[in-house]
Amino acid sequence: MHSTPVLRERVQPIGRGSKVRTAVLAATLTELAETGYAALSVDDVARRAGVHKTTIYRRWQTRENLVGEALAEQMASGIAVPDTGNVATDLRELARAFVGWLAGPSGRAMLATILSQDAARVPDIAAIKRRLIDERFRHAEPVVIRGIERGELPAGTDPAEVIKTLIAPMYLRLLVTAEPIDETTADQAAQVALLAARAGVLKHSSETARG
Amino acid sequence: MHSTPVLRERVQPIGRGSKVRTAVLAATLTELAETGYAALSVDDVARRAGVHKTTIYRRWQTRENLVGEALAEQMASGIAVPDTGNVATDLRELARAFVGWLAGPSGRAMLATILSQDAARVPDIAAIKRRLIDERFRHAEPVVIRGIERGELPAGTDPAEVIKTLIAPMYLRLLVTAEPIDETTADQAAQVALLAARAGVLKHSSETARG
Amino acid sequence: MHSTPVLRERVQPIGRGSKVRTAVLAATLTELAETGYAALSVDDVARRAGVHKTTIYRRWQTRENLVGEALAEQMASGIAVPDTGNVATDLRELARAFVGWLAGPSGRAMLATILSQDAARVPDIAAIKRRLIDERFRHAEPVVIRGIERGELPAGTDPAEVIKTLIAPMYLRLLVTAEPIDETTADQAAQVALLAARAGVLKHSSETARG
Amino acid sequence: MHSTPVLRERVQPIGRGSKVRTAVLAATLTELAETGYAALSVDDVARRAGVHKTTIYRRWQTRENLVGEALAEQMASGIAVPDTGNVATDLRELARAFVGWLAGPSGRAMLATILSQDAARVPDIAAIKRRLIDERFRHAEPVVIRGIERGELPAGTDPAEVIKTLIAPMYLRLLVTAEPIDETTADQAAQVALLAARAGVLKHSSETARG
DNA sequence: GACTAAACGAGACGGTACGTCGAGTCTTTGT
DNA sequence: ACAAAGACTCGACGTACCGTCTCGTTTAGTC
Repeated sequence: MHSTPVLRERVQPIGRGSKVRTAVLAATLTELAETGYAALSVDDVARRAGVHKTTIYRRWQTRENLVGEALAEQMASGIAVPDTGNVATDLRELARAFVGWLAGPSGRAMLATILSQDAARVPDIAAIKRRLIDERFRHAEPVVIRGIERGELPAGTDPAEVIKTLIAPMYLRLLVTAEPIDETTADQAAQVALLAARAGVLKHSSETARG
Repeated sequence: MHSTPVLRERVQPIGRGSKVRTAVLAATLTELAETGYAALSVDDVARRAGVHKTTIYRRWQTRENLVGEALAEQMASGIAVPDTGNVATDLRELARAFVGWLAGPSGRAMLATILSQDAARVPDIAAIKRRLIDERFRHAEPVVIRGIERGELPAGTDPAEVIKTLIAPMYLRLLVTAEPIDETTADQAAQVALLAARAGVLKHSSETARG
Repeated sequence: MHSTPVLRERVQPIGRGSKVRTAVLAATLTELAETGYAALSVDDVARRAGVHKTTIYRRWQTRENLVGEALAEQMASGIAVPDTGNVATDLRELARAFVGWLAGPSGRAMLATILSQDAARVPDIAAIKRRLIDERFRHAEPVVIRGIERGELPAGTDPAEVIKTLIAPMYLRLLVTAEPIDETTADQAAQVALLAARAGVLKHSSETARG
Repeated sequence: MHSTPVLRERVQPIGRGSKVRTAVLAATLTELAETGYAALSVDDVARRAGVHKTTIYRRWQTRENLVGEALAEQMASGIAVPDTGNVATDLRELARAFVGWLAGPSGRAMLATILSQDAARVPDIAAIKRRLIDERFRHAEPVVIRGIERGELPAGTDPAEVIKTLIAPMYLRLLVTAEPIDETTADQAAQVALLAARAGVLKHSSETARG
């Protein structure tokens, strides 16, 4: 064939391209975990990433975009849904996995951002927050459904309520009482959630009324 | 001797004194509730209080002092400890009172401050946060003790754990899922806490091990 | 009379007020003379004046305003109109005074600004330039008029043309050939202008046509 | 052995070579005439020349080099030396030719550069300025010499002084008063220069002392 | 007519300076 | 003595422009 001198799409952006992107996003997450969202400065991120701040402004325009993209990147690392054949242990696994995530870099960065009042007003970040929560709900769903099928939980149990009961104590300790969180905390939370679910307190709101 | 003007402790500050103080502290709380701690500006507080910002800097020096004093002032308004003769209703009353406090101006200002990461680093504010939490614990104590005495709860039940289980879902909804909080939420939380306590999951940690 | 609690115009602006103004305008002139208009930086002016750049931006908003006001301030220092009873010596005095002004700080700053292309596009500065030139013309007027009355110059001689012929060589040396300018230059220019005026070459344009 | 391609000097540079050079230098002159030296941006020149800025930086390294070469290229277009057999008309021709040059593209670009303070500090550009002025002097020389030989001008008349007196009014109008320049201006300047020369005011400085 | 070296196009990047903004300090004036 | 009013200092922010760098592409002489 004769040449076809097409301006074929640049597969990789010109210049140092992706290395910069990676470095900057990583630096953003670290800064988020360390100093939080409100105090996050583009200049500091740049310094940590070994990059000049104008580069960041060029590619992400605003701090919000930068944080949004950094968090979105991080979302992938999902928590596996446990399936031990038993609701009690399934819930315990979920709780422990959650505790592990909270302690890790991903969780720390995520939380530091998501709990900031001003971050919550940024649509992109609010969306990520929403997605994160929804993901947690989806984790609980199969566990709860299987529990109902096995007769371990009453019909009508709401997976969302279960997961909320499960993680609420962890958030409380993290944000309010500032107590350390370990496996004991996770296990206790799992027990509480299980008890409540079994007792039918965590049914869908329409059913709870008469429950 | 020539005069030695007796610097006797001024019982009440000279001039417009206390009026200014009251107005400024009130304005501070309102600003906290509206814009949060991170975004709180002394200048805005001054404007709202109808006072010049130099006046505020003169009396409180720093933003931290100002916020600290404003919050300390607010602490008085305690929640009464219910005593209905029944743990179940006592806990429900506690939960409902808590929900009411959260929604009120006092709660809003308190939370906006206490949940800010940078506020948490200010010793004075951290202390107030601690006092606030301790106060909640003290509320639960008589309720739980009476419950144990009446045989409604197992011996060794930890009041702190009970109150934490009680309020955790409210904080979760407030901070994480951003769902509305109403009496239904409170009642459900009370049920869950009661179930867990009855089942012996909320005993003092030394006992929970074998529980 | 008692009270008159009028909000009488503040004679002097609050704060460090006029000292800053004076220092900044002086620094502006020095910077202009040294580095020219194009390279003049507000920050440098601030540094030289021992003042922060925001102070300058607050009071003058733009670099143009600043330069405009600095130059306007300088305009006062007028050159006296000579009256020696003789056109030849009058013109020589004018030329020498002009040379002296050029060498002085006022002249240097003025020129550095006025000759910049981009400064010429700023209305305020263009106006000052115009005023400066007009002032020169007014200097020549009485000299020329008296010369005509004494019969030393032909009727219809245009003062503006005379002053232009007088100062043109100085500007040429200053801007184009970069030669040093001294009294010899001034005296030669005065002689040339006198010759030309006497010969009737510098009449008003309507008359020159038939001259 | 196979080949070892002899790196003999390429007679003509590879690539699009000279077309680019021409286009860039022309664009530089136009930009100079339009926006002046201080505001001249390599990027703008590149855009106008239909070339990328890196190309310019590659070949000229600095803005100064670029301008220097562009001006040097332009220098060739000399003004012819008039020889009408009469000093008066010769000078008039010189003045008119100068006016014409000033108005033309060459003159405009040259002036915009040469009169900039910062351009004057660049050695290469200063040298070109010097050459330009010298060239003017050489134009006057034969005219003045022939005038002296014909007895129209006094011996010792300095050609440089004559040409300076001739062109000074034009520069004044161009740079200071911003008046339009036409043939009337040229003719008047010629008359003034002639008068001054005839009167012996424009002799070499050593002789003027006693003149 | 294929090969290759140099020049060119494209744009990301580092860097400097700019003008703006909010916070806290200082001085002057008024009560 | 204390409050009001602002001017001032300070530092950080986001922007604009400049000159450099590193790719991929085109062009023009050479084998």
